[in-house]
Amino acid sequence: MSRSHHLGELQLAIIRILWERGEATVAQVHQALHPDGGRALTTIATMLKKMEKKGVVKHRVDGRQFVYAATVSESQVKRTMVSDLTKRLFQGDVTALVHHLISEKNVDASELAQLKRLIAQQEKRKKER
Amino acid sequence: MSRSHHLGELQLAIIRILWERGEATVAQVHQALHPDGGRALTTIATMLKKMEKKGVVKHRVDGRQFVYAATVSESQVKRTMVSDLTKRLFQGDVTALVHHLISEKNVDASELAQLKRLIAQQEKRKKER
DNA sequence: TCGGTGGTACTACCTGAGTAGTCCTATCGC
DNA sequence: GCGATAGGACTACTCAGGTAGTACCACCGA
Repeated sequence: MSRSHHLGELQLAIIRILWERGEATVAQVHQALHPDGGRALTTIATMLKKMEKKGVVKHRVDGRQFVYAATVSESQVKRTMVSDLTKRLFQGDVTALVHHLISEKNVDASELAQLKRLIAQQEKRKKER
Repeated sequence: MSRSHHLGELQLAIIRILWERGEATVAQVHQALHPDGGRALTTIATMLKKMEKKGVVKHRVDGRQFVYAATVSESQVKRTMVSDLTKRLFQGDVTALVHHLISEKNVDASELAQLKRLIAQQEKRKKER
C-alpha cells in the first residue's frame, strides 16, 4: 500500500485546501481556488471524483452535497513526491539535491544561516537518540 | 525559451544516457537502457522523436543512422524540475524543501556534516562577491 | 403538482507519456 | 542484381491529468 500518491497541479491545489480546512464541499473548494470563477465547478467535481478513485480523498454525504476530506497527510504526499524526484534526478542522493538547491538557486545569506541552524538541530536530535 | 523541460521517467533515463555519452544512436540508447531487451527498440526511437519535437534533443545523420544528442544540459533540466516541485509543494520556499529533506528523510551524520561544509562554502562564495 | 434550482453523475475531449507493431527503404553480402 | 536486414517513419493504443457540457434528481416554493 501507500501508493505513490503522485498528484498533478490542480489535484495538489485541491488537496491543499482540504488539508487547510479539514473538509470542504465541491463548491467551497471551487470558491477557494477560483474566487473569480476561473475554472468550471464541474471540473473540480470531476477531479475530486478521480482523486477519490485514486484513494487520496474520501467524501461523506451531508444533505445533498458531498463533503470531501483528504485521506493522505500533507507530509505523506510531500515525502513521496520529493523522494520520487530525488530518485529520478539524483539517484536518491539527498545530499546531491541539497547541493543543487543551494548552488543553483539563489539562497540568500539569512536562509543559509537558517539552514545551518536546521542542520545543527538535526545533529543534536541524532546524538540524543 | 527555456521551456519547462518536464521529462518523464523514460525520457529522463534516455537523456541521462545522452549526457553521459555526449551522443548515441537509438540502438545504443536502447542497449544501455535494456541490455536484457526489456523495452522495444521502437519505443526508444519514438520517445527520442517526441523529445526532439519538444526540443530537448537533436540528431544528426551518420550513414543510415541517427545520432542523438541532448540540447539541454543536465543542470538546466534539474533546475527546472526541482524548482517546479519546490513551487508546487513548498510555494517556492527552498528552505522549506531542505527542511523537509533533512527531517523527513534519514540523512545520516556524515551527510549532515557534508551539508554543513556545503553551506559554509556557499557563504564564503557569497561574501567574496 | 409543477417548474426552477442546486448539486452530483456521466460522458467526452485534449494533451502528453509510454508502448509497440508494421511499413518503407537503403545498403550489404552473395 | 537481388534478397536479407537494419533502422527510421508512421500509426495506433492505453492511461492519467485537466477541462467542461449535459443529464439527472431531489427538494422547495407557488
